[in-house]
Amino acid sequence: MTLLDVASRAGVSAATASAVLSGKAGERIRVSSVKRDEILAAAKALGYVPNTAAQHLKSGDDNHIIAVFTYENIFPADPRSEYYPFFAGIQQEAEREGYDILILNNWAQDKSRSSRIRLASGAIMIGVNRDDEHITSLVKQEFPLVFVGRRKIGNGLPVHCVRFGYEIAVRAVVDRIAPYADRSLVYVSSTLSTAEPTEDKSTFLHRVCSEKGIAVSDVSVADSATPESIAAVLSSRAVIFDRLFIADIFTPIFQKEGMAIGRDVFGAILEDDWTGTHPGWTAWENRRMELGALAVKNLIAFLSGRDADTEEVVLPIVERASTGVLAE
Amino acid sequence: MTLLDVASRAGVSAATASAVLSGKAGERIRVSSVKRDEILAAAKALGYVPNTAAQHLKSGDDNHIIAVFTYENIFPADPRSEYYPFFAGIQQEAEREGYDILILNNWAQDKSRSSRIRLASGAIMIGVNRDDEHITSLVKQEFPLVFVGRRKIGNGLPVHCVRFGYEIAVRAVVDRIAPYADRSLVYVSSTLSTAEPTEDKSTFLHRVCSEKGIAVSDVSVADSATPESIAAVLSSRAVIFDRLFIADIFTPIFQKEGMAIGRDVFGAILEDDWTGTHPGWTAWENRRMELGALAVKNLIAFLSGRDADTEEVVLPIVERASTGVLAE
DNA sequence: CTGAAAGCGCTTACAG
DNA sequence: CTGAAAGCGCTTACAG
Repeated sequence: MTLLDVASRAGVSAATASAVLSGKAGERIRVSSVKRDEILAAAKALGYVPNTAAQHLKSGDDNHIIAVFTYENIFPADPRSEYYPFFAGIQQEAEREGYDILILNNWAQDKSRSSRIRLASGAIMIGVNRDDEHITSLVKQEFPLVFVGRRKIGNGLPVHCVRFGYEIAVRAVVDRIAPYADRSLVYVSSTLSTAEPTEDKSTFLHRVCSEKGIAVSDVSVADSATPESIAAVLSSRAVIFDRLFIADIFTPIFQKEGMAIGRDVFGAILEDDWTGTHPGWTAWENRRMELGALAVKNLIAFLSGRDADTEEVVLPIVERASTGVLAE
Repeated sequence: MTLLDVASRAGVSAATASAVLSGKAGERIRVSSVKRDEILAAAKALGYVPNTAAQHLKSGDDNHIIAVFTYENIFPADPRSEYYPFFAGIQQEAEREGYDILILNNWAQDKSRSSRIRLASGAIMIGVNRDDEHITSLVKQEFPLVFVGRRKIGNGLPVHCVRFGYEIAVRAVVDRIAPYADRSLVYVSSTLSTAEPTEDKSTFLHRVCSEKGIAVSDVSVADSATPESIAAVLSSRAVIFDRLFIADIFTPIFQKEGMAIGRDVFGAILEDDWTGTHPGWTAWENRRMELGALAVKNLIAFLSGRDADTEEVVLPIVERASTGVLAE
């Protein structure tokens, strides 16, 4: 059942049928209402369903498909995946905007599938990137691509990213924590976290503290505490952990010392992926869905030839189910 | 960057470039290794990414995209949706089989989007169907479509469905419950549940009981219990509720009577969508992900010209966190 | 071993 | 107001 079938049944040319069926009659092509009704009737009788791929091939228009892919081995459609909220935000915003979503499965295992991205008008990339020539090619050709998280591609190609507003959030965290110590704090990161968020958060923390005249002691651990790191952490009343799992390493140590969070030690965790409860800690809220949604907003802006309004999602600071000691 | 660009840079025809780039050199077209390397080099230098839509338009091959859509207003990408497990199973199985997924958002609101289904090689439909001419057209034209749940389209068009094996499961439930009563049981359904699962479960329950010589009293309620329905339910030691929400209507009544489930009344619920705990009840396990996965398996079979192995998912019977009274 | 041609289903200038 | 033609990017017979 092609357009030609409909056209010939209605006794018109393909051009006329095309205009009527795609709702463009009246624009550059005008069709009499009699012909129009005949075409519509023929389409209905034949059960004509247009071939959207062919339409798009010719017109080159935005086909209202957004591809989503990931560097992870498994696509994060499972709510237990830490990347799931990004996907959920993407799906929800796409739905709101009338876009469909193409989930590119198994891309990370089979790079030849990167060409499938061109089935969509643009794409969103989730996960920690590895420099990859397939993606670099797409970026070079200015295929509309938005990365979730700050990314660098090739040697500094211009690339669209959306990211969390870490700088403002880190500033708020420091303002909240620093008063409890004496113009100094300890910052604990892990040698296991080397991705872009850690890099950014560290940069911003040092910048903010230097502005405010607060000394920062950097402590680095792998997956467990060393005597040196313990001594450093216990030496300050204000501690900032880069990741939740790092805080979890030190929590038993505070307990052993009889120290309560929010009373004897004041601390923050620069991450939003809370699994249990961590009373008394300061952190920011989880805004992953919002970041996914922002990626879609920006991609749609590019597809429409507009510029993105913003590339940052604000992270509000929260007190985790406090013990009450910290409350002012 | 088209195939022609690559071909001309490599000094060959489009046909040769196509054969090499699509890995079909050697089949009907043989290419010297020198030319092959030149073509590959040109493609790499130019960052050529094939237009998958054009490839598929010409070849008509399975493009390894499965569309998923729903009659619901919101696509069930949210884990809180009762249809989410179907989607999760679909996504997971597609990933395993190397297929991508096109989420057709907002189809239920804008039926004109049904044509977008043809961007995929086949489609899976989630949710309670309404008879719809767009879908009927696709079925008539034998577009590969698999419905999750038993469905009827048009006036009896042949339609592919996957479904739960209700008949066997209902038989097992009856075998489990009936011994506690005297060759009779009460079956409570709701006038609010009229969809295909309720129809099937009721049919199978009556068939099974009639085979076994067990009398069934049918009780129907809307969203609350009536004096008549209460009397009927309390009259039997074996009660089967069609839906969880119906059981929840009667639970307080059992409590008021001081009756414990699994001791004074023996019962089953013919549904798997448990939210809280319902100790002592018999039911079947949630196999929604499996049903979603089966839909994908069958669709892929059709796309490959094979027949589906089975259209049913087995539902194992479980005792809900029993009070222990019922345990043998 | 390789190229020229036709065509997938559609849309968009361009003529009438 | 409507039709004939060209072409989107690709692949597949068909010739050489």
